[in-house]
Amino acid sequence: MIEKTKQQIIIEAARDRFAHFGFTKVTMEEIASDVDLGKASLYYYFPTKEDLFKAVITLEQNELKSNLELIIQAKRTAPQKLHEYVKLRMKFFQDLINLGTLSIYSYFDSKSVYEKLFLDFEKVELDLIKKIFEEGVISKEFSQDLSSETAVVFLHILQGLRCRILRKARGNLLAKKIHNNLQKEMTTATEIFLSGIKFK
Amino acid sequence: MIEKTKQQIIIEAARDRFAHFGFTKVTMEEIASDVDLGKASLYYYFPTKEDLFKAVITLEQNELKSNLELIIQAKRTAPQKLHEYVKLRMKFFQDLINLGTLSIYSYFDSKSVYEKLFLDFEKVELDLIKKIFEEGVISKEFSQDLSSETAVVFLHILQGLRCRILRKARGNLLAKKIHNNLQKEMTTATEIFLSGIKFK
DNA sequence: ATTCGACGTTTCAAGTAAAATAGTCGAAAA
DNA sequence: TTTTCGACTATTTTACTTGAAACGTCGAAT
Repeated sequence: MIEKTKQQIIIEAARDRFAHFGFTKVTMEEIASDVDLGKASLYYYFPTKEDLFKAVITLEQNELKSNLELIIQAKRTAPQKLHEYVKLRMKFFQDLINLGTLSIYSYFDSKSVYEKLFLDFEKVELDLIKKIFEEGVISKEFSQDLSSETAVVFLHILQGLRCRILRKARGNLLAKKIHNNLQKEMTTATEIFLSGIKFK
Repeated sequence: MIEKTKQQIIIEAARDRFAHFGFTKVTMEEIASDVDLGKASLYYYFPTKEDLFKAVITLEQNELKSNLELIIQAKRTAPQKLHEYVKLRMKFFQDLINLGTLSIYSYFDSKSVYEKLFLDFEKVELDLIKKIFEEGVISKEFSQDLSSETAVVFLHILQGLRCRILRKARGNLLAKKIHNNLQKEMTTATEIFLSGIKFK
């Protein structure tokens, strides 16, 4: 067991708070007392509250990223990989706290600060999806004239379907029904998409 | 030339105002003076401001609906129809004023009043898309095992792509670039979708 | 049947004062 | 040297007030 750095401890405490209450409803003092430190001590590790927040997001995103990479490395057909990618992505956005609740808050806050983080992550996702597509092209599972724009569109469809739900859900994210439905729609969309780019 | 009823005149004046400034930024007095009436007179025709607003939306939606129906009635292949459907739908949401700006406001207002109107229209759209799909199935242009859920997913993809852009655009709807891009993505998505449901 | 002026009521924006909180700094502890 | 914290400042948020603007009503007039 590797021992955690103080930063990691702080980040995790912050994550738990932010996950529940969102960025604005959490004070640095609360986080500090969670880790038995004075508030001023937090500022020794993180120059601003926002930087701490960013660190939380980055942690979550990295966790997601490494899990998604596992899928790509696995020995599966490209279509299978894509399906699993979609599934895992949903699971993460659903219950792996921060990214899920966050998208709702960033929805309203529209702070350009986080936008950058999410844009960066979009690039990461794009690379992963492109990789699946490229593999599929090489293995002749996918059509040979797949452009990289295809990956963009696919990701945007996933984002769009989620975005659409987010708009409707408004608070009652609890509603399992909604999420089950989203799950289903994403699966269907993926299937049709796969059928559409299949090698003939 | 059929002469317009007073209601129609009022609705059109209201539409012009709402289109520019949105629901909250328009007063009943302004609309009234546009049609040379006292404010109280408006209330003779429309019980509340919201009812007037609803009438505007309904007008716009009906206009869109009848235009979409023209596409379906035309003599084209099913894929062509779907492409044109998507194209026209975009055009309407883009510059046929109210529906476009409105979705942004309803985004934030989240007034459940309008939600119902939009849900109703979703049903209309669904029927139209289903009709295209059914025709395609009969003419053996589309796969025989197309469920009606496929139409739902397709519509939701269109909505989602738009929703996603809306979230990003935030005010600068002017940005032609963004809309061109959206146009492109929707076209690409439609192509892949079509290829995915094609009869084999 | 339609219009309107005058009025009551509600909603909303601007302003403000008090409280909460982000962030600083120098000294102390480890 | 690295880490912690108490006390302080500056900024932001919040809760509240208030006056104007706007919704909606009603009875009289046309």
